[in-house]
Amino acid sequence: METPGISAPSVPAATEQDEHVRTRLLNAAVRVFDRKGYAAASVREVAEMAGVTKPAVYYHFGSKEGLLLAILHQAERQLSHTLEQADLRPGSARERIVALCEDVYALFGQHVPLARVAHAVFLGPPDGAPPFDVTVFEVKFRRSIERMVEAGIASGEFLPVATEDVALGVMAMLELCNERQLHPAFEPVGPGVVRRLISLFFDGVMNAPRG
Amino acid sequence: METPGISAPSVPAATEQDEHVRTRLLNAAVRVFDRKGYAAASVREVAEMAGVTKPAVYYHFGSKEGLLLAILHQAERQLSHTLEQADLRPGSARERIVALCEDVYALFGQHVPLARVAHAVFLGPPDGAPPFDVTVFEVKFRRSIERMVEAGIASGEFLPVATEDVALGVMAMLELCNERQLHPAFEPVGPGVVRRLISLFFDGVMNAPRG
DNA sequence: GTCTATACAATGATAGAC
DNA sequence: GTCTATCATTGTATAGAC
Repeated sequence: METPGISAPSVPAATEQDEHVRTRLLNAAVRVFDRKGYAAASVREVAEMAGVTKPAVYYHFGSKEGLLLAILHQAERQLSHTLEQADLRPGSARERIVALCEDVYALFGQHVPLARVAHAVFLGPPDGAPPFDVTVFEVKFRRSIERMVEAGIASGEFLPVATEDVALGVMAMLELCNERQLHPAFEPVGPGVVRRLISLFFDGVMNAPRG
Repeated sequence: METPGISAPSVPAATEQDEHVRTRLLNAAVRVFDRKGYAAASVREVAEMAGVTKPAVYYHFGSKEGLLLAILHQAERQLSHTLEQADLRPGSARERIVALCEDVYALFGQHVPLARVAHAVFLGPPDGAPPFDVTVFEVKFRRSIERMVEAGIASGEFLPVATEDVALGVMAMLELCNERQLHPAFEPVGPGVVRRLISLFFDGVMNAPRG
């Protein structure tokens, strides 16, 4: 499937087959941690799936923990990026909140194994994973929603309800959708569920007559 | 703290110190699985915390998996019991739904370590735990809510909205509250959150003027 | 029923050659 | 940077005494 261009040996092509070992190890670790869980996964299996041997893992990441931490930092960067983009979006408060949730939902859907690993660390046993502040994204996300809600209240778009409860309700809807998107035992929910559920929730918040 | 009654040696007192080995092992396993995670927990640690030795575990439960399955069946029985009670409760649809969610929330709060272990198995890696149909309770719970919603629609208490979406929204609120009750990184939410959040959600569903 | 002692496999991690 | 070979530890599970 590759276009065999004129050979340029001084510029090694970055094909998927010839990725850097670091990247191959990260991708393999996500797959193995996702299937076996971090504690039950073995460094040997990760190395084999990446096509290298065990010492390569310890050379690049120092330990099994270092491998997981690299994965988590990668996830954190992607989430923070999505969050920062949403803060700059124009539109009504309601539409901005829905759009942010749809963005996060889409991001999770594009990186299901990575999201599952991060989710497992977030909810997993305290002793099972290395210390990693998993609440930083939750706090950032809640603050973003709360700012949007406050703007909506100030503009008269929302009723003067409890800002914190509205943020929790929105997060609840998004988390439910993500859970059902990530967990293999659930039948997949349609693409419009996020918008539908949050709209259902908002129709008790909007300061406007129904219809 | 025990009342030293007249000695009755033929009836051994069921003090907490003198529980049956089976029960002590179950309680210890919940604590260890909760802290370390099922995969990382060792049978030796469970046995030591129960005050017995390793072979006692294999005598009573056959294997480490059998120990976990006994724990999960115990949790399943408690949840099914709460669900069956809620189906018989009288009152309006809205109040019955809120009461059911408060019951489940209280049940989780009374058995936090057990709930965390069950939650971890539910969301954990597919290869990490033995096969156990964790969706059975989720389906039962959703059907209960859906029946209540349909009754509310039929009686005119609710607007003719999508029953499935309402059930999902209610479950989302309950799950968020339970997550924050179970996860040590979250500051505890107050006792009225379940009712408050679900009420906030319902105020967009009720077929009645606001106020 | 519960113990001591042990079999046996697998793990995370390292040393040192190349 | 990546390999081969190896170490010390820990895991589940069992055999057999009592």
